[in-house]
Amino acid sequence: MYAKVIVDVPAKQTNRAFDYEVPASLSKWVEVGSRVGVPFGPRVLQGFVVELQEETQVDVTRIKPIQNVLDLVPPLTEELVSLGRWVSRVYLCHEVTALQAMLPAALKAKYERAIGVGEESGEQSLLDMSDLQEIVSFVKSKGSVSMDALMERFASDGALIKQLLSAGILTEVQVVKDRMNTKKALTVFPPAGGSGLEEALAELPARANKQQDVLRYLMEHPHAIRLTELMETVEVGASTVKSLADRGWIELREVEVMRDPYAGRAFTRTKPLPLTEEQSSVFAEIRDAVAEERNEVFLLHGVTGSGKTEVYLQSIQQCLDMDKEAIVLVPEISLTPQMVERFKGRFGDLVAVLHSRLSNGERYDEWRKIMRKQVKVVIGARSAIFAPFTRIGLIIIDEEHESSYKQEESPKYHTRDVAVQRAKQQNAVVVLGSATPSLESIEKTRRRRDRDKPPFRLLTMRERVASRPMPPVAIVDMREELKNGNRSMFSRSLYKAIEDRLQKKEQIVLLLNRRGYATFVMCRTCGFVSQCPHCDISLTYHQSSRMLRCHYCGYAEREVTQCPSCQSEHIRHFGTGTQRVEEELSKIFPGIRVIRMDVDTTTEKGSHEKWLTMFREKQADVLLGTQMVAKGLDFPDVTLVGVIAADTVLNLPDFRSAERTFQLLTQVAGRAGRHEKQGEVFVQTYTPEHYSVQYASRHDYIAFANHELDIRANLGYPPYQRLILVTFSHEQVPLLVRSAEAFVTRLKEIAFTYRAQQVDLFTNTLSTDQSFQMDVLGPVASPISRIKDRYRFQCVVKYRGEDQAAEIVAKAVAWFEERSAKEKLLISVDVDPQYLM
DNA sequence: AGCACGCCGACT
DNA sequence: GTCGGCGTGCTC
Repeated sequence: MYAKVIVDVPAKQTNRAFDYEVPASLSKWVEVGSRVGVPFGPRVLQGFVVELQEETQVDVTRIKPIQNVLDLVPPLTEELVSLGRWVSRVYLCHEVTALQAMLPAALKAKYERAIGVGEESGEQSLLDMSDLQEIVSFVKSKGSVSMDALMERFASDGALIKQLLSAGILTEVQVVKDRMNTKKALTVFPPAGGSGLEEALAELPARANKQQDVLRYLMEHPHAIRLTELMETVEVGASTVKSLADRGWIELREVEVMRDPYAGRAFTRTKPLPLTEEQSSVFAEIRDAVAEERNEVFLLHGVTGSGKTEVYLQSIQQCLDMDKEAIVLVPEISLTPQMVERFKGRFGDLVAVLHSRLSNGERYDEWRKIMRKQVKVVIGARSAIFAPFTRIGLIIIDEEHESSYKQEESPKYHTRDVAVQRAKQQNAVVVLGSATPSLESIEKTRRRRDRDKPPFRLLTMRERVASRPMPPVAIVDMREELKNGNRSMFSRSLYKAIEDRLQKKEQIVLLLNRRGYATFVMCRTCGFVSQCPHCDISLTYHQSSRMLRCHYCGYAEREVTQCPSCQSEHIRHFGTGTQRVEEELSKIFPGIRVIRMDVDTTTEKGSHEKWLTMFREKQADVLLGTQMVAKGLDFPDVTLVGVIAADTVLNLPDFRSAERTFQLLTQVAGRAGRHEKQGEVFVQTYTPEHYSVQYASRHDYIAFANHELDIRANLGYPPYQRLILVTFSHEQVPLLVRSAEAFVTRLKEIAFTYRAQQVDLFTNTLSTDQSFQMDVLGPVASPISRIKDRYRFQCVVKYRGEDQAAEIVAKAVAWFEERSAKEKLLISVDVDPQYLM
C-alpha cells in the first residue's frame, strides 16, 4: 500500500504529493486525511495523506515508509481534503496552506529531537553490560524517548547513555509532535455499583470522619467524579481521597477532559417562537430544500429586525430532525454572547462555538467535540466553514455582505464561496442572510445564462417583527452647519436630540466611522506629519501608550511635542477619534455617561462583552464606537442613533466604498427603535446628495442595488467582471517596475494563447465558455507604496467568466517565480480582493 | 523551507 | 595548495 502525502513545506517546489509506503503495522491507521510523520530528505516532517493507492509510479527504491500516524482518527475527512485542493486551486495557494487552515492551531506540527535505537548496532560488545541492555530495551519499547525522559528514568547512567550514543547503538532522531496537550484531570472511580464500599466503611477507624464522608457520598453516587468536584461537595482535602485510593477501595486516575469556555453558564432553554407570515413562507422554502436534500443557495434579504435568526434556528431544527449537521457563520464582531446564547438556548449541548477569543486549547476542544460527533451545530467565524462534519444539511452565513468573510492572509479565501463549494460537495443547502446583501450575491439571484436558472434564489422579508416601523432617518448637511457657524462635531439637530434623550433617560448609540480617519499627528506651523520610516504611511497616535505607531510594520516612536522639521510646538492630533468625541460629549453634556468601544478599549479578553452588558443594564447613556457598535446589537431602550460622519468611507479610492457606506448606514439605522419605543436616526454628512446616503435614509436596498449595479456594469467592476490583485514588492524601484512589467506582458501572452485555443486549462478540454475575456490594468504603484522598506507595485486582472483566470495567473506566477527567485522579488496574489490596496 | 553538492577568492 | 562563499537543485 502506498500513500500520496502533502508535506508541511509551503514552497512552490514541494507543492505536490509525495509517495510513501504504508508499513503493514500502520495500515490500519493511515487513511485519506491522516496526519503523518514522514522522512523528507534529511528530516522528518508532518504531512497529510491525500490519496491511498495499491501501486506507485515512483521508482520503488526511492520510496520511504511513513514513520508514524499522529492522530487516532484522521483530523480531515476525504471531503475536506478535496475542498483543500479546490481552495488551493481557486485562491492560488500551496495545498498544505489550505489544509493547515482547516485545522485548529493546536494541531500545527512541532518538531522535537528525541533518542531512538540506531540502525547499525555499532559496538555490540557494549551490550554485554546488563545496565546498557536495560536502557536500550527501554528505548526500543517506546520507539523513541525525549532526552529528558531518558535522563529521568536512568538518572545515574548519564555516562553510559553518552557511550551508547557515540557508539551509534542509540541515536538522535526527529519526531513530529502535537503542539497541544489535552487537558487532564484527576478523576475518582468508585468500584462498579459501589460494591465493597460498605466493607471499606466498616474497616475505617471511627475517627477517620472525612474518609467516611467520602465513602458515604460515593455509595450514594456510585459513578466517576472529578477529584476537584468531590473535594468541593464533600469538603475534604485531596489527601483524604488519595489515602482511600492507596488502600485500593477506589480508583484515582487521570482522565482527559474538555475545556469548556461556557462551563458553569446556564442557558435558558427556549422554544421555537411563532413565525410571522413572512417568516413562515421563507422558512417553508428553506425547510423543504433541507428536507429534500437539495443543493440550493438562498439569499435571504431581510430588513434589520425582521427576525432572520428565528428562521435560522427553525431551519437548523429541521436539519437536526434528519440527523444532519448545520454550520452557522457570523462575522467575528457579531459573535457576541447574546448570539451564542440564542443558539445554546435552543440547542443546548449540541452546539460548539468557534471564535478568535478562545484560547488555542479551548478552540481545540470545541473542534474535537465536532470531530467526535458530540455536537451537531457549529456557530463560528470564518474558519468554522471547515468544521469536520460529514453530514452537513445546512450552512448559514449571517451578514453575508461583511468583508471580514474574506481572509486577508493566505489562503485568501472568501467564506461565502467556500461555503457554496462545500455545500455542493455535501449536497447541502446554503442560506446567505443580510439586510444589505452584497452586490455579488444579489446579482447571482438575477443572473440568467442560457436558460439555466440563476445560481442563487432570493427570499425576502420586508417587515419587521410586530410590524414596528423602520425608524425615520434625518440627513444632516454638515456644510450648512459650518456656514451657520457651528464648528463642533455635533449638528444642532443631533445636539437637541441627545439633550432630549438624556432628559427622557433613553439610550443613544453614536457611530464614528473611523476608517480613513486615523488619528495622525500634524504640525500646524509647517504641515509636517509623522511618517513611518519604513512604510509609506503616516503614524497613528495611541493615547493609551502615548506612542506613535505604524499599523503595517509595528514601528513605534515616542509622541513628539516639538516639530522635528521646524521646531514649532504647535503639534496637533488630527482625525476625529472616538476619544475626541467622548471628550467633546462630556464638555457639552456634563455628567453624561459614555461607553467608548474601539480597538483601544476592547482588546482585553471579555471586555467587549463587559461594555455591552453595562450598556444594557443602563449604566451609561451613550454607546460610542466604531463599526463594532453597528452590528447585530439589540438594546430595547435605544431610541436615538447618530452617525457622526457618514462619508469618511465614501472618499476612499475603492469601487466598493458606496456599497460599504450604504451597508453601514442601514445596519446602524436598524439599531434604533427595535422595541416598543419609536426610534430616530441622524446621519451627519458632507455629501448629503450622494445616492448611498439617500437610499439608506429611505431604507431602500433594492433601489440602491439597482443604481450601484448599473455603475458597476458600466465600469466593468464586480459582480460583472471579477478581479485578481497581483502585488509585487522589492527594495529597489527600477528592478521592481521592470519585473512587474515583464509579468504583465507574460500574463497577456498566456491569456492570448488561451483565448486562441479556447481550451479549458483546468480540464484540458475545449472550453464551453466562449465569453471568456481578460484585461490587465497596470502595473502601478500600490496605494501604500512601501511597507517594511519594500516598495510595492500592483496590477489588477479583470476578467469575465469563471475560474479559468486563476489558472492563467497561476501560470504567469510560476513563470515569474522561476525567473526572479534569486532577486528576492516577492509576488502575492489575491483572488476576488475586498480592497484594492 | 532546509540541506547538500559544487565551482571560484583569501588564507594556514 | 586548502577553507568556505552561497548559487542550484532535490526532497517520495
